[in-house]
Parts: sequence; structure tokens; C-alpha cells
Amino acid sequence: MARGSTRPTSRDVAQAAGVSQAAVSLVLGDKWRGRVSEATAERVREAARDLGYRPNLAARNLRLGRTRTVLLVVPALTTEFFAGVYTGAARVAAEHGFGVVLYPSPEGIGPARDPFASAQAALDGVIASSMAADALTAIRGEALPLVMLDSDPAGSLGAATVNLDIADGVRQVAEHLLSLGHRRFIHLAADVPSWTFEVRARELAARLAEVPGTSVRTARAPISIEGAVASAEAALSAPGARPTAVICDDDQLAAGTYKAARRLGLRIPDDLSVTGVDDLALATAMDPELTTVHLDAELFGEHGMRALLAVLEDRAPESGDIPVQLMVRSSTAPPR
Amino acid sequence: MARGSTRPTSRDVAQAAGVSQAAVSLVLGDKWRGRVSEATAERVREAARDLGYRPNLAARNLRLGRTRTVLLVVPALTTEFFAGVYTGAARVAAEHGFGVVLYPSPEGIGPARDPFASAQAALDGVIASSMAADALTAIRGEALPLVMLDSDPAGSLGAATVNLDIADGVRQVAEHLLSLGHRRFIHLAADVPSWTFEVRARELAARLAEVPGTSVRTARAPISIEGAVASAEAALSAPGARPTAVICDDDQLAAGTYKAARRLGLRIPDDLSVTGVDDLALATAMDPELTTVHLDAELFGEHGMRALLAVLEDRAPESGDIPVQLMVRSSTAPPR
DNA sequence: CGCCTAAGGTTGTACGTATAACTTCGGTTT
DNA sequence: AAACCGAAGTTATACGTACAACCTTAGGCG
Repeated sequence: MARGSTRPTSRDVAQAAGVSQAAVSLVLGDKWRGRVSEATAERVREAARDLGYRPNLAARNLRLGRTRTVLLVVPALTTEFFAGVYTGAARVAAEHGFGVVLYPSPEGIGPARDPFASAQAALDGVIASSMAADALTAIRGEALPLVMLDSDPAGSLGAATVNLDIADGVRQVAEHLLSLGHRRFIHLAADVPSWTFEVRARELAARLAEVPGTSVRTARAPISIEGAVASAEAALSAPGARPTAVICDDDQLAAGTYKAARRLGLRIPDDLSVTGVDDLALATAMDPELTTVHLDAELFGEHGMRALLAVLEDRAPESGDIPVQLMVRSSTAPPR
Repeated sequence: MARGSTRPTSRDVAQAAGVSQAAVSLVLGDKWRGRVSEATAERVREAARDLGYRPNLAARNLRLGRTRTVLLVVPALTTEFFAGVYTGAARVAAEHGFGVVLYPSPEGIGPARDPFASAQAALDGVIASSMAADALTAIRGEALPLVMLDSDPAGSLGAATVNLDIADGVRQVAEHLLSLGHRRFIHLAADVPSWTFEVRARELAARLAEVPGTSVRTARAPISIEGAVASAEAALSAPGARPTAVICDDDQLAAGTYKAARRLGLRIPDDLSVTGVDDLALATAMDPELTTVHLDAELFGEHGMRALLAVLEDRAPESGDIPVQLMVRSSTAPPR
């Protein structure tokens, strides 16, 4: 590979086309109308093509003081959910000439405190999801335009927020199970300090408190299939009347609950109803298929990016939570 | 948010510390030994801290002609496998002061031809996995240092390659199933033009051809759980003696096969053995747990990054495929 | 006929950084 | 005492781009 050969610059193109560097910049920047003749413009474009010219982004970014690049901070990268968020955000970004850089946060990658050390690219803004408080502080220190995903609107220090209407999702789950006749529940909660999970807990407790005769045991587990198994198993075998339904904070926890149920010889949905949140591919692959709250990850990412663009242009981002939808499948049935 | 206020530059720091801009650059760049007194250096560091100074990366990149940023091109982002690859690559990168930018390729994101339009950051190199030929060509056009993951060593145009020893994985699967007594197979192949899948097909065919009395039906499906169901169902219900084992190109296809088997009333592993490749979380969540080839994604990413660093430093990258390991679980048993 | 204007450019500069080349000065060596 | 030297800086410059401000020429017009 020709490592020594430097890439052509706009000056090289200018020389090849017999014009000044400024003319090249005008033509390729599409600002040439009325300033450069059509013939000359074509000569420039041709020279650029021949030389394989590509503008030096570092120079352009320096000159313009902006990079048209935003950072998407996601909590690890282990599920397709954030892949969807990225896809949606990147699509909207591309429509506006922006790029999206991904930063899967902590756990073993470099200095966890500092997303910006890892993202060497200079940034115009940040979309951050479910972050630890210290990482959030680091970002605020940058005073970069910021949009928070699934974050407490009241506690976001004035940053714009874009949220899924997860409270409504929880209500749908509760309604569904209550109407089937369930009264004794386990809430298998994600052991992650994040607003979106607080909402789940609060909303569920609030709704069930309205119905006399209900009880809820809360169990906690890290978000992973393996992590959920032990918690679910313990909660299911605790003394007292066994709960008839397990409400999980997400689909991975639900998958863990399936495993725990199998170990205990409980059949789903006959002995136990299970619900999740996310609607990952996993949800329809399991047997029986999982009743879960469908989240539109791509739409979520799109809204996040649109909100950031609004902030960047000093417009007010649209408000309103993104609707979610309970998908009733085969993992829920009336208790026996 | 104070959008108008511009960030402090090294000149601002210099002024605050009462030194020249060059001194600031020396101190913060850790090149000051013997050039600046300890006392002055400390004044500079303090001023930088007080002002919240952060170097402008666009300017630095322009000056140095390199970005310490590499691009990791992955085929969509739907599984945890590439999350692992990223994690490994990013860890090694961070150890060497590099950042990794992720580019989940085609399908709905901007101009699919041009990974570089999306990755606005200027790049020092590229790690590319399983790419379509045209994207590869675009990269070669850049003449950027390149490492290919899971790509034909013979056909990579001289680019360095880092590969999993997938051929060995396939041999382990074949050996396992043959020794259980299986003779009639379905090969559920990923419908993706990629070297790693060609290897699976070739190696499997080669091994089975050595054993008299074996037969293989090949079915193809896009890599997704849903996509695999129809293919698997069709292959299982085709006329002729039903195969007793389905060898899947990856775990998602295996999950689809589980669904198809359920629909057809076939029990795993009693009526049908199933194997996968990848060892995703999915594999141990399914019932029964999936016999599959474990791929160490993080190690793969680490090797990829190390190879790229070698190329960047004009060293020869180490060679040798990364070993893989068959995990025998409960989805395989002797045929009845 | 001289002046104005528009077309079609060019010249010059700034963005913020890293570093090569120079300066200054107190102390040492010969 | 002259020459030298290292420490502790400073000055100047280049990276490649975008764009404001300037220049030149030819034609139109009063």
C-alpha cells in the first residue's frame, strides 16, 4: 500500500484545472452560481474526479467550527434495541448531512468517565441514553448540545428529553394481567439506576395499589438472561403463596424467567404468566411466544436525532412521548 | 445553554498562565521536560483546568495529519456478536490512544456506497467485516490501511486478514453429529455472500463427502430468526426420508429452526438435532440449550485492532486463525 | 466617451494546534 | 575575560479548507 503518497488537496485540484484553490472550494461546495462559469465548474469537477480528491475533514471541521457529527451514547451494546435506536438516528442524521458516532459506554472500555477521549472525533452534539450520573456530568461539563433519551424530564438540567411512553406500557401490562384475573405478582426489576426503570416500578406499584387484594414481590437482576435466572428462581420459590405472574422490566429478564420456570417445573402460561418489555426478536423465538410491550426503537432514535437537530438550530424540539403497544402473545393466560 | 460562548483555546490558557501558546502545547503535550520549568508547567496545567480547556481535535488532526481514529465496519448491528468485536477492538485501541468509530453498514442508512460520508471523522484506518464487494472497492479507493475480518486471505487484494478458524468449527460439528450416528443432514445456510459462509459450506460438504451413506440438503435463509423459519420448515417437510440433524450457519438460524420444528411437532433433540454457530446468549436461553460453536468475539476484535496497529506502524501483523470451540449442549442426541 | 455594473474569477486570511528554529540569560569552563 | 552552554522560554509557520474582500475585463448605457 502506498503509505507515503499524500492525498490530493484542493490546491492540487486547482492546479490540475488551471484555477485557484478558492474556485475549487466554491465549485465543490456548490456555492459557485454566478461566481464561476459552467465550463470552468465542469473542468474543476473533472479534475477532482480524476485525482480522486476528497476534502480533508479535519481542515473543514476546523474552518467551519462544526463537524456535522454527533455522538450517540448507549449503555453497552448487547441488544438489538440500541441497534434500532442507532439506525433511526443515523437515518435522520444522514438526511441532514450529519454522521453519528457510537459510544457504547463503560465496562472495560478505556476511561469510563470520558466518552470524549474515546470519540476522537470533534462533536456538534450528543444523544445520551440511560447514563450513569458521572458520565452525564462529564457531558454537561462540555456544554455540548444534548438530548437525553428516556430520562427524567424534571431532572435533566434543562437538556431536551425524548421519552418512550413507558408508563403507558406498564399500565397496559397491568390491565392485561388484572383482567385475566391475576392478583399475586412478581416484579422482576432491572438492577440498573435509570429513570426508565424507576418509572416502571412507580407506575406498576401505583396501579396495583388501586386494586384490593393484590400483592407484589420485587426482585432485582442485572439485565441479562443469565443474570435473571437466579433472581427469578429465588422469587418464585420464596415462602408464601406463589405469585401467578412475573412482570419483567425487559425481554431478557423474561427469558431468564423462562429458564427459572423450567428448572422449577413450572409451565408457562399454565402455571405462570410472564411479560416483558422491548419486543426483541427473542420474544417471538421463545416458546411460548412472549407477551411484551413493543418499543419502536428506530422511531425512538429518529425522534432523538430530530430533537438534537432542533437544539442545534435553536428551535424548540417537539414534545410528547412516543407511544408503545402491548403485544399479547402466548405467555399470559388466566391463573389456574 | 450558552451556545454563543466559544470554547477556550490553547491561546486563552496561555494568556491566563502568562506564557506563550507554544508553552501550553508543550506542557499539555507532555513534551516539556528540559524546555519548561516545573513551576511554569504547573501554572499552565492549573490554568487549563480552571478554564476547562479541551484541545480542539479538528485542529490537532489537521496539524498532525492523523486522527488516531479507526472505523469498524460491521454488517448491520443486530446481534451481540459485533458488539463483542467492537468491545475488544475498542479496548486495544484505547490502550494505544486510539478511538473506534462504528459504521453499521447498508440497509436504510444514507448512501450505502460510502461509509466515509457517514463517518465524518477523518480516519487513520479501517477494520471491515463481511462486506459487500462494492463497499470494499470504495475503501480500496481510499487507499486507507485496511484489515479485513473473516475474509478470503487469497482474495483480499493484499489487505491484512484476521480470521476465526471457522473451518475447524465446522469440522467439530460434523464430527460430533457423525459420531452420534447422524447421516441425513440439512445445512441451513446464511443467504449472505460472505467468505465465512462459503467456508462453512465447503468444509461441511468436504467432510461429509468422506463418509459413505451421508446426504445433505442445503436450504438458505437470511440471517434472522423469522427468516429461518420458513426455510427450515420447507426443508424439513420436503419429500424423502426426513433428515435427523440441522446444521445451521448461526444461532439465529438455529432459533428459527426450533420454531419450525415446533410447528411440525418435532421434538428437539429426540426427533431432530440442531446446531448453531456463534454461541449468543440466545443459545443457552433456548429450550433445549443449543449445541453450538463458540466464537470469542472480543478476542476477534482485539486481534483485528492489533493487526491494524501493526499495519499502521509498518510491522507485519501476526498470522494464524483464532481457535473456536464446540459447546455440546442439549440440542443434539443420537437419531432415533 | 466615460462610468457603472455584472460576470468571473483571484488574493488573502483565519480556524487551533504542534513543533522547528530562534532568543535570552545566568552560570561554567578554559 | 572570552567563549560556551544548557535552561527556559518565544516566534513563526504549516496543516487544508471556506469565504470575505478585492481585482479585472467587457459590455451597456446615459
